[in-house]
Amino acid sequence: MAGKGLGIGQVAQHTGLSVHTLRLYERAGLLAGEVRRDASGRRVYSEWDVEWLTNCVKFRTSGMPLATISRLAQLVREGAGNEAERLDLLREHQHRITEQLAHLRDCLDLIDRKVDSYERHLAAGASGDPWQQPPPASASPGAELAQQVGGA
Amino acid sequence: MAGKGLGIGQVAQHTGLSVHTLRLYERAGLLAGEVRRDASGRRVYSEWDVEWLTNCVKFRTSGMPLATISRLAQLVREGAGNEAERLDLLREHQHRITEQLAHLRDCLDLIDRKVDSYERHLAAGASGDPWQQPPPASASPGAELAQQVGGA
DNA sequence: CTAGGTGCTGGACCGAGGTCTAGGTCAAGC
DNA sequence: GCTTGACCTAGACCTCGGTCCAGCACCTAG
Repeated sequence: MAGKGLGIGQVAQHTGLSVHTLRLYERAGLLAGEVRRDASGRRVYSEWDVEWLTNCVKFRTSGMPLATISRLAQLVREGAGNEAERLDLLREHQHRITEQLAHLRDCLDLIDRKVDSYERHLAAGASGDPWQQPPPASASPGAELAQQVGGA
Repeated sequence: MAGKGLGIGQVAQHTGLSVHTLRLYERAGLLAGEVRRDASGRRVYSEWDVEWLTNCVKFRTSGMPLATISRLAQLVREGAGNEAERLDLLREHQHRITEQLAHLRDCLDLIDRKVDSYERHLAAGASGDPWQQPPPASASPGAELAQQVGGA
């Protein structure tokens, strides 16, 4: 309803970016479609701009570099005819997110196991330090303590 | 079998970090447990060190800042008694990973939809540009074209 | 003896992404 | 008229994580 044009401050609130960052993004060419200006030179963002920015934020926070977003924006700015290249960029990012997801799950797994181990450790009253290096057994090569280091 | 002590180069290969980065990590205090040195001052990493580093890499690549890893390393270095704080750090990170996973899934969702839309668009021979701003309808405030912008 | 390989240190440098400052314009409200 | 607040620009600055360099030490092989 409100409609037609938000100021940079409003857009900042809306997107979670700072006004600084909004201007940075503009300079960096992340915006598909020129931002209009009012009579006195202030930015006026359309609904569409805000939607675009919202997407940018998602791209960004999922690891797409500014340069890539900028490229994508450029393609969109140039209009129809380059959809294949846009698709390429998107698919590439899609792929990287998928990998990242797998990687994070893997890391989470490790953390989960550590957390678990510490929880059990604490619940059971301290005994041996889980996750401790083999104590400074200075002289002895000590293979006898390499038990649960990785598994703790 | 190989056992007892790897050089920095080997550890680099093993962990995927550069030797530069390994030294950086050491300076930054990421290593729980002093790295031993051989007679001529070269680092000698134990199996345990390498395992620790491997974990560090996972922490790092899942977004834990060096400072936090360093803190954790410090706690481990200080030995038993601070398990609760270690657990805190781990749980915090666990939480952030979980959030990050959710966030990434959300972003992936967006990307998936875009990719989909472009695929259909391309398969069907170009018609309208999905994901295009309302064309420069200069004079008309034009609410009539705000259809599938976000959903494209 | 000399070279090649590997390592050491300290410090400079880099790129990415943000953040902040200085100095100014403009419009509304008292 | 004056203040306040939102905005403008250009450019400096910051953090983080990492890379690279110079200059040196050491070891081993030819």
